[in-house]
This record gives sequence, structure tokens and C-alpha cells, in this order.
Amino acid sequence: MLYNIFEGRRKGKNMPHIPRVVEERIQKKWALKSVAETSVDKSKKKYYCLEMFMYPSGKIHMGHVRNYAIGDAVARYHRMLGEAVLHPMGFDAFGLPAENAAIKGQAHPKIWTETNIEYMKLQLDRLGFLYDWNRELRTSEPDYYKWNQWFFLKMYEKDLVYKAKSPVNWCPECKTVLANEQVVSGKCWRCSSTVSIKMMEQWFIRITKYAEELYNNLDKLTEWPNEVILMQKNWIGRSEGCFVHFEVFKKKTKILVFTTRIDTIYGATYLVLAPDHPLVDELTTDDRKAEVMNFKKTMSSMGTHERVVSKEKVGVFTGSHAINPFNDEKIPIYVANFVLMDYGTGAIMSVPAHDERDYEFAKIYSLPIKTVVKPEKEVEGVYDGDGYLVQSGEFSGMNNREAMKKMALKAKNEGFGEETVTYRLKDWGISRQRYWGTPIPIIYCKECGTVPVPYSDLPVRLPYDVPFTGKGESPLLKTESFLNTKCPKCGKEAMRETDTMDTFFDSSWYFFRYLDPKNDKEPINRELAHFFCPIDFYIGGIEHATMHLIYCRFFTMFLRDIGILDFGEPVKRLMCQGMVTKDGRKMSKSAGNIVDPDQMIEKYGADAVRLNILFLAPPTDQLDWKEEGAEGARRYLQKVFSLVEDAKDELLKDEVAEPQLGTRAYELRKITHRTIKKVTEEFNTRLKLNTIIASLMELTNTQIDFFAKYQKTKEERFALKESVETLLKLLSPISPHLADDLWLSLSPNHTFLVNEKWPEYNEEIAKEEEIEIPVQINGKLRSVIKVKADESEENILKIAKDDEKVKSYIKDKTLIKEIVVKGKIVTLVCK
RNA sequence: GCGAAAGUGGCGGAAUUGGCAGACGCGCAGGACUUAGGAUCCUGUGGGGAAACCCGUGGGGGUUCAAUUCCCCCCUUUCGCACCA
Repeated sequence: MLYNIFEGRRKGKNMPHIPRVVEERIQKKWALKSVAETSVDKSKKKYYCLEMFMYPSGKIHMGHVRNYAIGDAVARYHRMLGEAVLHPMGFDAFGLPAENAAIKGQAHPKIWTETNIEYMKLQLDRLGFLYDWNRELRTSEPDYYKWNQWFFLKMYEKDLVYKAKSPVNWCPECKTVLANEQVVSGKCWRCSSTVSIKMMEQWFIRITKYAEELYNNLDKLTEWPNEVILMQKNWIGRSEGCFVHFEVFKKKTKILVFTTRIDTIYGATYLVLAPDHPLVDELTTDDRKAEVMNFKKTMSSMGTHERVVSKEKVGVFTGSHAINPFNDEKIPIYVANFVLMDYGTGAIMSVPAHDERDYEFAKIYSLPIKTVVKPEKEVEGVYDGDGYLVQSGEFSGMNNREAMKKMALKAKNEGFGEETVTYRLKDWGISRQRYWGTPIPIIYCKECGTVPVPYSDLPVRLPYDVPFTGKGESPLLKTESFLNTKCPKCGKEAMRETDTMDTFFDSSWYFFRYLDPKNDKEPINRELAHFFCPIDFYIGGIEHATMHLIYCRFFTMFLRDIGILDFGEPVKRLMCQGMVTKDGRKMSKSAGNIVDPDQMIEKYGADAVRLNILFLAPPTDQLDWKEEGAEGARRYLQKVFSLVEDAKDELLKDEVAEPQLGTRAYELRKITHRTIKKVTEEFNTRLKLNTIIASLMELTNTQIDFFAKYQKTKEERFALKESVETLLKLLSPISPHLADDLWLSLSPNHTFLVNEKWPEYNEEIAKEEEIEIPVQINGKLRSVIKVKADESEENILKIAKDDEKVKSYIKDKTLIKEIVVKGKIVTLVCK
């Protein structure tokens, strides 16, 4: 409709390109010929191109468009290289929003999810993404989540799964557990009630068993962005140190402390336990009981958020003392808020002279400060660097690094400590008190206890008819038909586990399921996994850096250890695409700045939307959506269209002859081949697709200029045909519809560009025979000379000095230095 | 507080190995075609200056014949972690 205004006003040539018409026509042809189908030809080189699958929220957003436009361009490029490309898409279909919709009475989660998926698939198809829908998967389907349960049972066998009481975020109003990301500033994201911490039985996965490998392998992931590697390193938080046992004065108990600075142990003037440390009660003397109990109560009533926000250090003395095993000194034991139970051992030795936090606490409670490490030069304040030891018994005078090793050895030999490694990473709590997720395949029997569901009984199906009240516990708890079952061991009445799995469990292995999604014999087709995997190129948001991207690495290691895979890392190259914003702000309903992809496609066409989103910024940068840009993209595509239409008569003729050096036709060839080179190299390395598009625009501008002065010689026809055909091929990964439509119109023998061969460049033609070289005098640009590309340094210098402008600058001066960088620059330094 | 990334015309960005800063596009200005133009085409477009030239990649210093690029200090923005012992 945008075009109807001036349609028919233009004569003959230069008819406007009407995107929606062309795009629908081409999409129909693609579907008819099943171009998206994966070729499993093992004689070919494989390429697994994957974008993070999507949550079926209802409609796609611009972030999806960007993510998938990048992936589709890369996938199409590799198809054209003749590789066996796997490029699938699926749906992360379990999750809270579906259940919330049901609570609001909108629709059953299954219906809601399926309706959304159908619509979103339509949207993806309208954008022209080539997904092999034969391989589509939905995590909410029993034939998918069956294998979640299967893996859970395998983990159970391998002792990688356990149930434990642990603190969780609890919303008293919604009566449910909240994930950390659902707690906003200590409040429930839905009802704004203050979230409390509650102890609950939860299922955990021992991901910490893999902490060391998850950490060490990071150095091998050379094609991952540094920031992700760094975030994962910090998240895993590997830290080398020592365990040290401190005996408690006049008691039989020992306190285990973790420290990374055993070298400062002579400076320890007190110990601190976390408020929830199990030894607190035992260590508290009668006279201190009331105060300690009170302190503990205050601490446990605070939410995590409150506790973290109030940075003030508070604590109480337990009344007990510990003995420093190195010097037998008697030091007081405190309980304080700044020591956390879930890191290290929940107890520390405090060295106020060499630790900022210990110092702060010591100041408040007037505890002694004893210096044991001296730096080379005196510094002010708390010194936590290296130096030599003082007041440290037999270790005095030693370099602290050296002493560290010797002290650890002594502790080990004398049995009160040892070197150790701790991690910040915690075990993965996968229990959710929710309906719309994978049921955890466990049965509780009064006689036999906790019994895993036998493999032969999988899947444990999610019942359809359940009550959605939005209050109370999981709907599954109120669904008798699900809840009541027979014990697989003794056959007596038993109850099912009603917790479902965290959806991150679903997404930890989905990329292996694409290989053979309908396989009902095994979760993963090993043969295909070893052909297509690991993933060659994985694109998604950075928000998954420490969640999905750690879980899926763990899962792959686990799959290797149970013999399904023979590799342990799932992703070779990772790219995190930047956020799409509008007016610099995140798009959101509340900000009212959502850009609707449907409207954009309707207005400008899928080709222009894709071109614009790829052109506006490099894939990894934040991108601010500009509608004017879409207008520009549409204008460019119109230019390509008009050029091909205008030149069609010539492009259809077969009489051609290879152009000679020095002609206009040869110049066009040169630019054509140089563009192929530039675009190919960019696809192979940096993938800055915005610069690829810039080169294509330059090539197009050159072609238009060339055609404006077209002489209709066989040589010019050769160059024109080659150049235009090349352009269409290079453009096709980005704006595939127009490229294909024009391509098909050029010959009845043409097939879709995605099945054509990527053009090759001829280095000889691409090469420049004459180049311009800047001449600098005393660092300033003064002239530009023209020389042969392979001109010798002496000759370049001679030509430069012969240049009139250069002469005028150096005539009264003495040359001190002459620098010639062949093919680059001449610099003359003179006085 | 710690860590990381970034800062280039009016705007998005380019400069891949230290070698002509501003490719390509948006916007803007002028012109052409037009009954009309928010269509299309052409020309121009970092700042200053009549010009020769000068200045210019967040700010300040340094290395170099030469710095957007390397080093040091500072500022700002974004992100991650946030008492991690």
C-alpha cells in the first residue's frame, strides 16, 4: 500500500519493487522445493549453525529478528559453500508465563503455548528464515520431556542428584518459591510482597562435581567472547587456599576455617562464624546466649536482599575462644553478618591488619590488629599485598608466598589443615513448585522411601486437567490422579513427587535432540551427534552467560561421562548479539516503545527489515532501532531491483568476451572480485555483517555508474553480468527474497541462490596495479603520489621526492630521515 | 567497592597488522523531474578560514618519522559481581 500511490506513474522500466508480493512468491517456492531441509551428506563438511531457541511468549520481538537474521545469514553462507548445514529451530515451551495465563483464566498452558508457537512460526517464515521444521522440537511434549526424566534418573544413578533442605525465596502471598530473578529488590515481582527465606526440600544437581572441569576448559574455548569466559570464571569462582582447624579452648569441638592467606595466620586476632553456622549454639556460653540468639533471629528474619544491602558489619561475641594452631594464641570467636554460610566453610580467621573487612569489624569492636606482612615500601592503610613476614615465629623474615607453601605443609604434617580449592558455584536447585514443567520422576513410598520411577514407566506425563488457582502450592498437589500411584518396588500405595524441573534443564541439551527429534529409542542419535556436533556457531543473548551456557556445558560433560558423547564441550564458537533498543532504552510495554516486527515487515518487507537490523550496528553491539534505517534499506533494495530490471536485456544476452586490462569493464571486474574477497573474509572471520552490507552498497553504486555509461560491448556485458550475478549471490544471505527473485528471472536454469555456489574471487583481478601513496613531511600529509602496486622502495622514494608539492616543502630544508613502507606510505623528516 | 567493555561528524557506524580519520548509510542543504512529493535522480555535507593552511577520534601526559590503534593518569557511560575469606 505504501507503493500504490505512485504505482503506474513510472514508465516501463523502474517499476517499483513490491516486497510483500515478491517475498510471498519466493517463500511459496522455497516451501514447495523444501529448500530448508538439512542435507545429511557425510561426504560434505558439516556446519551446525544454531540460534538459542525461543520461549513462545506470543509474538516475536526485534531481539529475535536480530538474533535469527544473523544466524540465517551465516547458515545460508555456509550452504553456499557446499557444506552440510544443520540449522534448526524449536521452542522452550515450558515455563511460568503459560501458567500465569491459565491462572488469569486465559487458556490452558498447553493451548496457550501451542497457539503462540503456531503464530510465531508463521512470523519466522515470513522473515524468510530457513529452518528445517522437520526437526522442530517443543520441550513441553512428552516425547521430549521423557528424556529429561531419563537423564534425571541417569544422574540419580550416578549420584549427581540429591534432595536437601535449603533456603529458598518464598512469597507468602503467592505461596510459592520464586527463582532469584523473580525477586526484585526483595519483593515478589508479581504481588510486591516482601519475599522471605524459607527452608524447603529441594532437588539438587551436583554441578559442583564438574566445577574444576567447567573452570579449566574455559581456556580452551578460544572462540568464545572474552566477557563470557570472564563471567563464567567469576561465577565458578575458583579459589585456592587452605582448610585450617582451630581447636576451641576448653571444648572438644574444632572449627574448620577456609583461608586463601594462610601466610597471615599469625596475624589472626579473632574468628568469625556465619550466623547460621551449625556450631554457633554449642560455642555460645550461657552468659552470651540471649544476645547471640537475638542476633541470629534478626539475621534469619532478614531477606537476602536486606542482608546484602546493609553493608554495616555487626556481630556478637560467643563467649568462646579458639586456639591458633600455629602459635597457640587464644583468640575470641564471634558471630557476624559479613560471613556467609554458603561460601567456604562458613567460618573465617580474621586478620584485620591485612584484610579490609576484618579491619572494619575489628575497629568497631575494638579487637587487636597485628601486622605480620611488611611490604618493600611502607604503605598506608590495610595492606593485602605481598611482602616479608614479621611476628610469625619460625616463618618471620620469609617472603609471604614462600611461607604460604611451607605453612600449608606444616599444617598438613601436623594434621590441622590442608591445601584445598573452593568454588563459588553452588549445586543447581532444579525443583519448582509449578505445574507447567517436566515432572520429576520420583515416587515416595511409606515402606521403601524415595524410589525412582523405572525407565520403562517413562514418561511421567503431566496431567491435563488440573486446578489453576494461583494460590497455594502446585496444581499437581491437588490432582489426585497424578499424585496417587503405586510404589514400583513394593506395589503399595505411594505418592508422586509434585515438583517439576527448572526449564533450564530442558534447554541444557535440546541442541542434541534436533539431530533426531522423533527418536523414541534413545535421547540422542550418537552417530549424527558425532557428525554434526559440536555446534560450530551459537548465537544468543549475553543474559545466558552464567546460566544456560554453564548448564549446557555441564550437561555435555555428563553425557560424555555416561558414554553417549565422546566430547565434553558443546559449542565451538559463541556470539552474543547486542540488545535491540528504541531511543536508547530497552523495549518494554511500560515504556511504550515496543517496535512490532509484523508492522515493520508489512511496511518495508522482510528483506529490508533484515538488511536494516544487520546494517545498523555490528552484531555484538547494542542496536537502537531506527525506522529511517528501514526506509534506507528499502531504498537500497529498490536500487538493486531497478538496476537488474533496467539491465535485464543485457543480462539475458549470451555474447560476452573477457575484458582487457585498463578498460572500464576491467575496472568493474576488479571491484567485483575485491568485493567477493572482502565479503568472504568477513564471513569467515569477524562476522561484522554491517561492513559486508556497506561493501555491497559500494558495489551496487559502482554498477549503477557503470551501467549509466554502458557501451553494449561484449566485454562490458561480460563485466556487467559477472558483477550483477555476484551481487545477487553476495546479497542473498542477508536479503534472500529479492536476491532469489531477481536471480530466477535471469535464467530458466537458475536454482535458488542458497543452492548455488558462493562466488570465488581471482586474486589477479582483485589486485590493484596502480596505487596512491600518501607522502608525509614531518608527520603531516602533504601530497599523494601514484605508483605501481609493486614499485620498489627506492623508486617510490624517487617519485615522492620528484613530486612538485613535496619539492616545495623540502626545498630549503635538510632531509634527516626517509621512511618508505612499501605499498603504504612515504614519510620524510627534515629540518 | 571490585572486574570488564566502550567513548570517533547532527546521528548509526568504518578504518582487519601503528601508516591518507570519517567508508557505507541516515539526516540535512541545494538542484533536476513533477499539478503535487514524505517518490525518484544528481550535487554537496567534520570544524575553522577568502585562501594557503590550521584544528580534530572523551580529557591530560608519554612512546614513535607516524597513534582512533601502544603505555600511564583522569572523566563519563554500559554491563557483570557485589562482604567470596
